[in-house]
Amino acid sequence: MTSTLGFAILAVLARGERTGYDLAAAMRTPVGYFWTAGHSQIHAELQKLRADGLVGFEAEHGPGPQGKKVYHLTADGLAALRAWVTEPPRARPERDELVLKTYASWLAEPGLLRRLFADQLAMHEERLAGYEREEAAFGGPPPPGDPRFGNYATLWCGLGYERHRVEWCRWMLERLSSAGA
Amino acid sequence: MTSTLGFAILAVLARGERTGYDLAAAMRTPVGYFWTAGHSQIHAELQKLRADGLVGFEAEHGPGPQGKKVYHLTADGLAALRAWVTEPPRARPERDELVLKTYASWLAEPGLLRRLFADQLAMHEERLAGYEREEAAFGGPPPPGDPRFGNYATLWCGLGYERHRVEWCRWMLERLSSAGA
DNA sequence: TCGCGCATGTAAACAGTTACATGATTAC
DNA sequence: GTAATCATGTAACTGTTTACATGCGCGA
Repeated sequence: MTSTLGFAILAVLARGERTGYDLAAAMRTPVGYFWTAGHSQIHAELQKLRADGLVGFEAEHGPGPQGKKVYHLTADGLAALRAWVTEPPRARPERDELVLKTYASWLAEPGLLRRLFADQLAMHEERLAGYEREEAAFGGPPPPGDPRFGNYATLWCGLGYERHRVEWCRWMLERLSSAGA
Repeated sequence: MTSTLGFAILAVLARGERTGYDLAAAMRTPVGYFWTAGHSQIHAELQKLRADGLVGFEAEHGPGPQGKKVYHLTADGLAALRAWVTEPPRARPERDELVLKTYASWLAEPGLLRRLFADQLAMHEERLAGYEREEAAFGGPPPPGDPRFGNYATLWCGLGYERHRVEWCRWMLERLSSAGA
């Protein structure tokens, strides 16, 4: 009954051992561009994963009242992760606040609405530019089987997503200006 | 302190009065393609909205032990909705289980992975075809200010999203087959 | 009269965010 | 010495899902 968060942790641990702190740092900015978690969530989940035997840790002397715990995948953890990867994702409901606002946008002042979409456009253009720089840093896609394939494939997804978002914001701005006022 | 769910309800109510049941039916399949809610959530939220004076209702005789309540926006509710529409959305963390799986896909059996993406591709192609039919049923975009503009603009977002998703799945399948079984 | 759709609600469980709480190590 | 970073954890709250609970109205 491991949660998706649990598998997110296993997925990071599959690339090398980490402390809870390292995991939290890795997941503050999205892992694979599309998953985040806070440190309090991670420490609690690590305890569950350990109870299920999917991870283990070496206690080390280190900072803080509890010292330092370096977590690693167990054989069971790796097997569970492998099995999970190819299972169909359970469809989560889509929820997007900007699109919901758009649904109600016929009520809004056009000027404020243009401002909203101009800001969103700028944000997505910036993210896109960042992703494009990252893409350039890879020299083409690594082969599947290479851990870096995971990074590249999720980056490609992020690129496509940001492009779609940029196009949509531009289309909205066109609609909103062509209709005057 | 109205939640996004609250505004989702107000956004639907802005198009006409509804019972809680109607709202739940409307939100089972995503409103504006990107928001869903269950009926238990909706009834609870309606009580809060009512306490805040953003909605009112007429009790009617009808089925069930409690009869039937037809909800409508109040003037305060409409004003709150109008103000909310153009405020910047608070950035929710991206979470996408399929992309997370992709991040860990270097561990997977290539055959099972191809199957996963083939299934996802089929699903997104089907959704895309449905959206394209809906788009054709509109004869071009309604003007902003028309409630149907909200429907059309969110549909356009859905179309772009599904196209991006289809492209990404196809790209993944190419990568996975070119690298041999 | 039997079953489905309409219609309302509560309760418990799970997921995620934010705030609280502690304290060692390291670099300036 | 003092501040930032490393490091762990708990508690309270909010949001979402799933299960429980009731019962009228209508059509076959």
